[in-house]
Order: sequence, then C-alpha cells, then structure tokens
Amino acid sequence: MADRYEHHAVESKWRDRWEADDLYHASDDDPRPKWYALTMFPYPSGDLHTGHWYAMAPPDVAARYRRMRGYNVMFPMGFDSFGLPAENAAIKRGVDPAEWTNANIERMRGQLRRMGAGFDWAREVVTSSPDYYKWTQWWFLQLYKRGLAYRAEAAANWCPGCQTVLANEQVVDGRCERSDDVVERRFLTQWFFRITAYAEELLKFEGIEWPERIRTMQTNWIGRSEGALLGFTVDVPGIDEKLRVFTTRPDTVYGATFMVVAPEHPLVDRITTPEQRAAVDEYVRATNRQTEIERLSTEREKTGVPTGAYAINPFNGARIPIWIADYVLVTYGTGAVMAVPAHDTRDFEFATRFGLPIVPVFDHPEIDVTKPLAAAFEHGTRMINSGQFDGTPDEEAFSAVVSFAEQHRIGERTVNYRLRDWLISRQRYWGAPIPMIHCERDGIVPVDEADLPVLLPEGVTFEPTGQSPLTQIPEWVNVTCPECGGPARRETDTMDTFMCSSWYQMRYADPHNPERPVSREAARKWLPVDQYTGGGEHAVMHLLYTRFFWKAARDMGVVEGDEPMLRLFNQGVILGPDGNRMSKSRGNVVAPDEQVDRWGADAFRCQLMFVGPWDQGGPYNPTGMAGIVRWLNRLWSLIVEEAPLADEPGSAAARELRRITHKTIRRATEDIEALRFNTMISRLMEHSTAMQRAREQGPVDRLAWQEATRTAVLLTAPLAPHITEELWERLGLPYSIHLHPWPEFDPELARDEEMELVVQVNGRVRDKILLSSDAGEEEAKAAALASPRIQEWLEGKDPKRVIVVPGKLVNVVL
RNA sequence: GCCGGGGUGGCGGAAUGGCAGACGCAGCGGACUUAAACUCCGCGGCCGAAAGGCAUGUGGGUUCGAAUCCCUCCCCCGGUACCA
Repeated sequence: MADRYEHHAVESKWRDRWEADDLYHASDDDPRPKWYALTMFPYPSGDLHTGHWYAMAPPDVAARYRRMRGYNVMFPMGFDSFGLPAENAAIKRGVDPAEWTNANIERMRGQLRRMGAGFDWAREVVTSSPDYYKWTQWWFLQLYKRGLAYRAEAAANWCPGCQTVLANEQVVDGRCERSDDVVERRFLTQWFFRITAYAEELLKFEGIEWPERIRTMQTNWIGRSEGALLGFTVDVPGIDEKLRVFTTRPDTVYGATFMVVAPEHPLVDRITTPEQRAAVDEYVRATNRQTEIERLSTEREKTGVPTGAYAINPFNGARIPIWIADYVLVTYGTGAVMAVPAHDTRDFEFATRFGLPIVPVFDHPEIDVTKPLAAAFEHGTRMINSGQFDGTPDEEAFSAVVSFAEQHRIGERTVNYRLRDWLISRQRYWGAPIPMIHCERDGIVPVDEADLPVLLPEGVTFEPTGQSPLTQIPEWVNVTCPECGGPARRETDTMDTFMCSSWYQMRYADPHNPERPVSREAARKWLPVDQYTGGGEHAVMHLLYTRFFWKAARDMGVVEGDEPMLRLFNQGVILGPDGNRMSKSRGNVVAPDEQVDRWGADAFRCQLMFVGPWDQGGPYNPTGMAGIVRWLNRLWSLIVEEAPLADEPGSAAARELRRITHKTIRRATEDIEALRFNTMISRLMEHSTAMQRAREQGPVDRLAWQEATRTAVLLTAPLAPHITEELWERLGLPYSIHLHPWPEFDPELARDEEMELVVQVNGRVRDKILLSSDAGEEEAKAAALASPRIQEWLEGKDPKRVIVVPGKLVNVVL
C-alpha cells in the first residue's frame, strides 16, 4: 500500500505542533514590519457554520501570505458575546446567560481550531468578560466627560418583542433587525452618543481603501444637505417664537403657499385654533396609531389637516396656512417645511389634493409656468413672482436669497444631516451596564473610574417587562452617591452591543492591560488595522460606529491617525448548494464539521475559495469537492513518490518546467495579493498538472524538479496549511513552512521562448503561427502575410492595413 | 424611484479592448483491472459533410478588432426611500 494522504492524521499532527510552539503568536518585540489582519469576530451562537468559514478562512490565507512575505503578522480572534440570544435562552430554558455564553464559546473555540487558521489565541478578547467590559464602561465615561454621551428624551424606536429601544440603524423597513417585530415610536429618556459631532469628518474616506458600496451607503446614511434655516412668524397671539424650517431651496421662498409641520411637532398643540382642535387631535392620534411601515409607504395618497393658524412669510409678508401632515417627518430638519408646490413634487401632490395655490417662481422656456405642470421642473432660467429678486438668474438665486435672509436676520445658511445621534440604551440584562448613578441631590453622577467595572449582578429573572431586569435587584440598584454620599440609584440600562465591537480592534493590540484599554506603545505598534474583512451588512452600523469611536479616541489621545481600518474587503454570502441562503428549514445547510471529517480542513478551505470570487459569494458546490481532493492528492503524490531524475539543466524539458514554475509564482502572487483565491487555485492546479506531465516524460532535471516541488508546496501553504507542512517535512526541509519566505519569480525564466501568434483577417482568427518570442514587429508581419491560409484570404491583393500587437497577434485588414 | 453589484456552455466560473469558455464539476469514449473503485489519456457551445457561419440578457454605436468602452431597454441580487 502506497503512502496515501490521510487528512485526519496529518491535520491533527500539525495543529498540535503549531499550538505547542505558539507558531502564530505575534510578539510585541518583533522588529519586522507589522501587519494587522482582522476579520470580524463572531457572536457565540454555539455553532460555527459555513458562513463563518467563508468569512475567516480566506483572511487566514491572506494573513499567512503576509507572514511568508516577512511581516510580523497579528491575526487575532475573539467573541462578541453580549447580546439578546443569551438572554432569550435564559427566558426560554432558564439557563444563566453567562454560563450559556461561555459554554458556546468553549464549543466554538474547538470548532475554530479545526479550521487550522493562524489565530493568535493569546490575544483573544471576550466582550462579556469583566476584563473587557470594564473598558467599554471606561469609554462611556470618557465620552461623557467630553460631552459626547448625553441623556435626552426623544422619539425612540421601541421593539415590543425585545422589549427595548433600538438605534435607527437597527430598524429595517420599520421592523426590528433582530426579532422582525414592527417597531413602535415611544418618547423616552435615553442615552445617546453624539456621533453627529463627527458627521462631516465621517463623510471623508481619505487614506483608506474601502469598497465603493460601503462608502456610498455611509454617505447616504449621513445624508448631508446644504440649505438654509428660515424663520416664519406665527400669526397667533402669544406665540413669539418663529416657525423654523430647513430648506435646500431658499430661492423658492416666494413660492411658499402653505406650511406643513409634522403631527408630533411641539408647536402643533399651541397654535391649533378651537375650530380645528378636534380634527387636529384626531389626525395626531391616527398618526400615532400607524406603524412606521404604513407611514413610510410612498404609494399612499397624502393626508393632512389645517391647524387653522397662519404663518407670515418674512420675505413678502404673505399670510399662509399652517397644516399638519405625516409626510413631514419630525426626525428630519426642524420637523416643519415651507411648502412650494410649484417646485416640489410632494408639496405639489398635497396642494393638488387640498386645492392649495401653486405659484411658480422660476421662469422656464419650455413650460407654461401658469399651469400646475410647473412642478415638473425644479429649476428654470430666472426668478419670477419673487418681488425684488425677479430676473435673478437661476445660478445666483440661492446665494442672493440667503444673503438677503442673513442681512435681515430672517434666516441663515446651514448644513443639515440625516444622521441622528446614536441611541445606546438598552432595557436588557446581557450587556455592559452603563456606569452612571442617579442621585436625588446631584442628578446624574458618573461612577468613579476606580470603581470599574460595574459588574452585572447574578440571580436575575428575565421575563421581559419593558424595564431592564437589573431594576429587580435592589441591592445592586441602591448605592450611595459618589458626590454627596446620599442615597442614589444605579442606571439600570445596559449598552448597545455595537459599543463593544466599536473598539475591539484596539484591545487586541494590548489585550491584558489592567491600566488602560490599550497602551500608547501597543497602539503605536499595532494600530490601525491593515486589512479588515467582514460582511457588508454592517455598512451603516458597526463600520460607521467604529469610525466614530476611533475619531473620538484619537481626540482623547488614545490612538493616532484618523481611521481605524486602512483596507476593507467585504466577502459575499456563501449559499447552500441550491442557491438559497442556508437554513435548517430549507434543509440546505452544509455543516463545516461534517465536511472536515470527510475531506479535511484543507480541502474544505480550498473548496470554499475555489467556487468563485470571494466578494461575490454564491452557492457552495459539494460535488465539486472531488476536484479539490484530486488536486491535493496529486500534489501529495508528486512530492511523496519518487520521480526519475537526471542532471541536464540546459535541456528543453528543464527550461519548460522552470518556465511554468516561474509563471505560476508570478500569477499566484498577483492573485493572492488581490484576494482572488479562485484563480490562484486554478493556477496551482495547472502547475501540478504540468509537473505530472514532466515526470511521466522523465527523467527530469534534478534542480528544475526540486524548484518545482518546493515552489508548489510553498505557494499552496497559505491555502492548505496542514498538508503543505507535512510535505515540507517530507522534502526534508526545516519546520515551519509557514515561516519560510514566499518564492520570488525570475522574469527571465518565466519568459516564453516561442509564442503562438494569432493571425486575424478583418478581426477574425484565420491562422496561428509559431514564432520566436523575441521576433520584432516587422518579422511578425512578414510571417503572418507569408502564411498560406492568409494568402488564400488575400486573393493576391494587398492588405489595406496590417495591425501588429507585439507578442499577441497580427490583424490583416482587407 | 434612486444608489451599488450582476446577467458568459448542463453547472461553478475564466478572460476588463486582442484566440470566448482557463481551472474545476457533472457527462461521453478509451487505457489499466477478473470486476469495480482509484488513477491516467481523449472528447466536449450551437448549425453544417466540409468550407464556413452563428454565439457572452436585448437593440444600437465606437473600433482594424468588443463579453470588455458608450447609449437604449429587459431581468436578477443587495441597499435605500415622502430626507424638504
């Protein structure tokens, strides 16, 4: 029986050896240049699935490549372990969230180990461990000190299923991102982070290579609009404050024929006339009853009622009615608009429905501006119906009107953002407690840094009540005020778990530091992340929050530089063999543990990368595994079985083998640099096929064969770390292949001696001729025209033109 | 509606201005074998006997030459949406 490749024995042998040797530990003292490779850490659900492998194995390949390239590579792993599932398990099965979580982590560590990834486990972080969340709380206190954390009453997204509030980013189509329950709007006092303070800077993506898609999504989410705030006088006795509106088109102010405020707007109650009271109250109630989903439907016909009150246009003194309507959102701008039906389709729709006047304020050469159709154009040539501004050209209108407004103190130029501050309070147990104390005398008082962490109490019951389960533990809630020593209560809300993941990449640099979240030296040594990888679904959540957090940390002097992750790559979604998302109910789940048992981790890793481009994702192909297994077996036999050797370095066969070896180095290197693992594997397959052919036709030149075997094993090492380590040993080479330098290619050796020249007639291939590869343009042209097949096409005539693409083709134009 | 990605053999995909279908799966034929498995070799878009013609969602354009660049439209995936 020949020496066959037994993946079980080989993989466990080397996993044990690597662990015993701490092969993948990134030392702080290593003088080589650092490379920080990070892939998003998992939530410890208790089972590692194929999606995790798809997210982690390719980054491991890239990290291993960097290590072979001479970098001191840090590739850490941890667990994002706070969050709802643990608490739901507690409610359902009565288990302790901490125990449940820790058992899951234990199991997943074992599953991750089988991947054979070069994780630096000495740097592991677990966000629900007090050593970690102590610092999450510390960050909260720093943000509070700097005015970036504050408490406010606001319309919050309330998930009735989770019995907690959610951040805007966690509401998808009016539903809870986690539970899919329809989200309600509630006015509650909550903690916020002032992410809007960094809105402008978050729009810049300088010095980072992030996918266009993510940058666009973040840009749209932040939603910067330039415009003006204008103040309209409210023509109601006793109301002195102005009705302020944000508009991107102050130049249309003369066309404002009515005002619309959101039903929730604070002025509504005070300006409503007695005659309109009943109608307004009913409309406000109806709006509250509506779900976000109904309200967001754009197909719906516009609704609204007049308040009976009027506003005065500060530009022309026009007295115009104030309406309420739910198409105006209280959360955007000032929650009120000046309606210009001639130049805004929504206002136009509303005006048409309720018979309100439509006054165009821009002339347009092709449109009869006296007709309602005028709403179809946003701009025109010059201002009309606009008093002293009549005749002002379109391009100058905006600044003319705004300058006038600023001079007369009736308005000002401004920038408005769609981005809201980040609501971080959660009325749940399994999160980091917010380290604040409410004192009757001193108000809100931060916990002393020396008293961190504020530990989660044990023995809590978890029935959802709408209040944090922490409220049930009086001995935990009741404390003395750090300021006055009097009776006080702890804040019972916990933090959004996105807070934990906003800074975890910093902690990996210095995971055991008891004094600081990360020392200055460690931050300088390791940060920022050089290559970050993970799913694109985090575009406007984690990936935005972590940028905000980093900028705040920079301003605190904790880290240096403006961005936390220099390069970002979003992998696609790996689907089941049927092309659908893997799910138990569909029965299309591919379980990594089973694949590893059957084929080995190396084969499973390679198959995941071979099915297609990594950023595209796509269906997993289990039958295709045969091709990967054949390839690995072929590589095995090429190394393990003897080849007939001879010493004839100058032979054509030797030159040919070296040529394909060096070409493979070049192409495989290009591919792995660009994270194109599918084409990289196909290059390596071609190389092993060429080697096999060379051996069969043997004898093979000893040195050329040695170069080919070593190169094949080295280039495969990042992809299939176990089998290559074994083969490296069998080649008699010193442990470990994963610390060996990446092979260099020699352009001279890779160069073809002969080339196949394609000859086209009128752009269609008619012949192929062999030519020395250093043949010049003239030579190529002459050879092409001399070809008998081309002669036939020429029919004795001269060609009109001959185009020569050096090294590629000749095109004869007739 | 708007933004981003995509549409290529039976299947996954390759080729980003120069031989369409690399590499692999499945299939067919052959060698080895008592037989099977493994392994190896060969074939493989469509029409046609061949010459040749037709083929990269649709229709047009630019070019000596287009899967690739430009325009029109259709379909699929993801995101986002009354944002004033």
